[in-house]
Amino acid sequence: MYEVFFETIQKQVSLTKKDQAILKSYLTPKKLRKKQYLLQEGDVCKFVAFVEKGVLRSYTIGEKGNEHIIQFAIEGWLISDLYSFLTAEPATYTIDAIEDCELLLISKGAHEDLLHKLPVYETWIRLQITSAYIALQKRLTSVISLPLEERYQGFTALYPHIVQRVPQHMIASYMGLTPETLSRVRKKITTRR
Amino acid sequence: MYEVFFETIQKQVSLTKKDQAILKSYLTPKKLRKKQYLLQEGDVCKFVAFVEKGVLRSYTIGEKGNEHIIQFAIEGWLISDLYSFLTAEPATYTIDAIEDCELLLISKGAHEDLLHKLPVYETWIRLQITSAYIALQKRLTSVISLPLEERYQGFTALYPHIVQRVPQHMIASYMGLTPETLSRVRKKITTRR
DNA sequence: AAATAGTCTTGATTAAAATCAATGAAACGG
DNA sequence: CCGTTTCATTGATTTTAATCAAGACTATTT
Repeated sequence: MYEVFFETIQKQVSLTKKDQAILKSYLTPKKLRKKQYLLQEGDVCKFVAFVEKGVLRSYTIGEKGNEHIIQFAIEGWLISDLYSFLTAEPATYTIDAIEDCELLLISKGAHEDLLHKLPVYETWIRLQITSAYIALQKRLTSVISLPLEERYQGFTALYPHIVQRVPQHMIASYMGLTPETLSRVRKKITTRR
Repeated sequence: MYEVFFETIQKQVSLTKKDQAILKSYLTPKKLRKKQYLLQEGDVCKFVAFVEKGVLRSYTIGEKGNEHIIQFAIEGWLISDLYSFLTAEPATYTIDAIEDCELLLISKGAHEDLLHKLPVYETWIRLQITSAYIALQKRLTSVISLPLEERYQGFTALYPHIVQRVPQHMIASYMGLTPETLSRVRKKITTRR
């Protein structure tokens, strides 16, 4: 249940046995069935979730009920409504499971304790957020500067595992397109070969 | 020359006199005239720049020479090509001054030393990146989910100081629009009152 | 196995934004 | 001060993507 977690962390910082024990004591395992909510818009987000297994998405819900996907998360990733988590304001995002999931939850209290007690935890979090920031900046760059086809190809090149596991209309939503438009973009790409 | 810097940091972490002296010893002041480059695409980014005074922008340059603005930075903000800074890969962004600027540069070596020597520095950096991440996520959300008018109004509400100091066509670029479209969006908003 | 919900594609039409082109106003440099 | 680059607006046209609508194919449920 904790394999992916410790493996992932140790790619960035090294943990003693003791560190591992402390960390583990702060984690709450949780299973989620496909389509179940982890967080609903309006609730306060009480945790950051580490994905041991499965796929989730976070999204906003527009006025006409249309969903806009902000993030996918697969094994080894963190997902949360970070703003709500840090400020205790109501969440603007909804998070649910695209496949059955196994998660490790880090509560607010756990997060704060760990930041103080475990310097490697702060370092790990810093590195995580840094790479999340860089990835987000690249995504934004491609949204405002690249034509649709390149944007889609960039996405598939970067996240082939997500493309395989997530329905296309969700990828369209992630890219800010309608499913019809994405379908046509794909057609254009494949017929050109 | 260092007032804004220490004031800004102390909003998030507290610094002893000694901390301040150490920090100061690692900073390199630099002045930049309007239109001068701080970083050019293709060069390796050797620093993170703190803005004591002035306005800068980072942007990518498309195939037809069209600029896409990724970020503005005013007093109290950091600006860099973080990916290039951390990996020493060639920068994908260009950074230049929109007004005359006074900057404090943190070199790669300084950054690494400070992370080790000064725990408050790591904490400050973590908090900085966290809020940058949250801001970026909000921006992305508005790009993929809000109609143009609301996007522009959201921007002006959030960054009134930037709107005042930066030409409109740059704001259009930041929003991923042509200047003509932004002009029409603005007209629509004002005539409606 | 049949029914149902979910998914992807395709076509026709409408709506939105980019592009092309021109003008006037403001800011800037010599 | 004048000439020049920069900037913002407006109109006409083209391009692009959204919307509306239908059909086929797949997986899931009963």
